[in-house]
Amino acid sequence: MVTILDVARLAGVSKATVSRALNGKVVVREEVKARILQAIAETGYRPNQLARNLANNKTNSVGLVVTNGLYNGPFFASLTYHAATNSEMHGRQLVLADGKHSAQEERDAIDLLMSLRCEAIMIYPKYLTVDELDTIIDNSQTPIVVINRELPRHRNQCVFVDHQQSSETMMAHLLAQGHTRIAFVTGAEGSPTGEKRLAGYQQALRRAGIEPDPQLLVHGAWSTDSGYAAGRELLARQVPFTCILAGNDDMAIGVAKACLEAGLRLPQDVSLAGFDDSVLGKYYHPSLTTIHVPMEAMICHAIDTLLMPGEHAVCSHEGELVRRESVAPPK
Amino acid sequence: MVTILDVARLAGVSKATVSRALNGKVVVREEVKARILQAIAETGYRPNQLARNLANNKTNSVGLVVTNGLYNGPFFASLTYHAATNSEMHGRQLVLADGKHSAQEERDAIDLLMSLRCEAIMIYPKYLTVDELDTIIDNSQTPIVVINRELPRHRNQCVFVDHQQSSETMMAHLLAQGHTRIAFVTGAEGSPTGEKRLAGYQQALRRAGIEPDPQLLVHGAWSTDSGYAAGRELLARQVPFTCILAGNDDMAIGVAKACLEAGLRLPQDVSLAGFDDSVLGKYYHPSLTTIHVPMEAMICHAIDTLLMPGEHAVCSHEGELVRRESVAPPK
DNA sequence: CTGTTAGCGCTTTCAA
DNA sequence: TTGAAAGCGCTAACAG
Repeated sequence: MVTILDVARLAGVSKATVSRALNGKVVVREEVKARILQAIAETGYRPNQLARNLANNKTNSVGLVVTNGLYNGPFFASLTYHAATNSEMHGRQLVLADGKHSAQEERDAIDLLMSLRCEAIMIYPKYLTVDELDTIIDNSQTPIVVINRELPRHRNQCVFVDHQQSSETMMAHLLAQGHTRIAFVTGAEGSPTGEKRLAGYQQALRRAGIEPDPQLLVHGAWSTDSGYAAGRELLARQVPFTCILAGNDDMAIGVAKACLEAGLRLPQDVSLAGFDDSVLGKYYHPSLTTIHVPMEAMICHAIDTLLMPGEHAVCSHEGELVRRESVAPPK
Repeated sequence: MVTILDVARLAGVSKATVSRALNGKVVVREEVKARILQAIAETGYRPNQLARNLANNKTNSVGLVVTNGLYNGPFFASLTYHAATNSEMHGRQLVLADGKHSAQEERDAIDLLMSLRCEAIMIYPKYLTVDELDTIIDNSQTPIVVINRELPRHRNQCVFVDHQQSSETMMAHLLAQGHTRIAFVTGAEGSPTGEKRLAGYQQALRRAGIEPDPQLLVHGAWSTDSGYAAGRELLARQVPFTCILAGNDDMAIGVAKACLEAGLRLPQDVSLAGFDDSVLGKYYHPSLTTIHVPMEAMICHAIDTLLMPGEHAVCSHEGELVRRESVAPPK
């Protein structure tokens, strides 16, 4: 391995001068600089970022903790994509750490990123509770921001969308179309996001003077497969409904498959809607009415919060209704 | 920041002993060890991986270079997912670097990962040519493996699937169903993957005694949008065909939209197939016949190659035909 | 403008 | 089994 010392010797200068020539903070005589560049070219020298980072005590990297289970699916793609792109825009590398299957492992992932001395850490939690996250943030020396979870005690360390509000917006649209028998497919058990969406559904129903019918509630687990199973279960119950709202787009697509197999036409026989505005839904036939989650804005916000000084007031983002073909008035 | 020295002092031992207690390579008296652990707990000490890496001259990380343009889409998700999961299985962190929009930027991304002293680097190239990749590998001190590109000169530094063979397999299926007028939607211009799939299409046709009709060739760019546009263009040509093979599933979904809008039914009026076995296609209605690309096996293979010693013979993987509902015999 | 001299926090000989 | 000391490769005062 060729080091800065080799370059220095070859160029007939000191390590410090090579360092200065490379970092450009201090002026180095042109002629000397040329000699150094020449030596670098000859030796094929490549600065050791590790040593540099240690000397500077900073790494130019930001960490992202996500959980395995979220990895597949378009949602993860969008999250990682924007995280990577935005990090690079700030000149930082993105380091991934898997939260695996438990709160402890999510904690370990954070710890790991801290040992790596990431400048900042983003976490899209799955198992850690709000209390646990609060504690972690309290004890953390490095900036942390939590994505998709509201932390009342740490308004500046979280960005999220108001899922209940989004759900109510969606329901308002569905009710306005004339639907009253609306089924709901829940997300995975214990998911705050799922609970908020369900709460919005029930809230909107009650506000419209309709008591939620337990017969119209089926349980899913976010995946398309689970949506398909939920759809079949709902149909098997033989209760009347004119519309199905699924906890996310993936499940909505699964539900659609179940409906189509049962000979139902979308949206003539049954309307269908989801959440997340995934690519899937956009090109599905019929295209899927959904709620757009502003992932890019959220990540952008998160990274700005982490890397830029000062206050960043709004931590709550709004979901936006995307009307498409899968919802029509009931017959 | 609390360092190993703070812990040592508090425990009344030397830095070296703390280090040994932590790394477990050398035996430390139990009683002393307990005191050290105690001190660590009290101080909240967290080893600095940076310093550790520098001292050991290794980082326990593997780098992945992918290009921005590939980021969105389920393909990227699958790639990153398996890369991250497999890296972690080998106890390594995954570091992402964006190849951006040019060969030079892909090169820069590799350089960056090298400066970071990643133990190994995976690259899913978009702009770099085989020659350029060969050169990079020749000059590289750190292990590199190229994904989805065949490098005849570096059979042990590449993993790929035989796209032409896959395409021929797909065509054999289509022809066997009785289709003879089969349209093809190409991938983005200049993409080796796209070219291989096109070559397979033409090859299979000729072998069946059918001269490829330029009227049945339309150009796409991998995205669903481009597939939609290609579909519309094809329909506008008013030439007869009974089947469309798209360069990937995303485009196939776009093509489907164009067909459905034109009042065509799938697969009764026109059969449709793609490549990649994306989630999209699996739950589309009708579900999409496609070629499964063994991403997991490839990444697994790539990481094994990088991290384990010894030979890993096969670098070529086989795509697998997935028959589903979107292909039926012509009327 | 440039060289010298200390570190950054940890690991690892080499002695004891 | 443990401590002292010498690095890992680079940056950053401090002189000159």
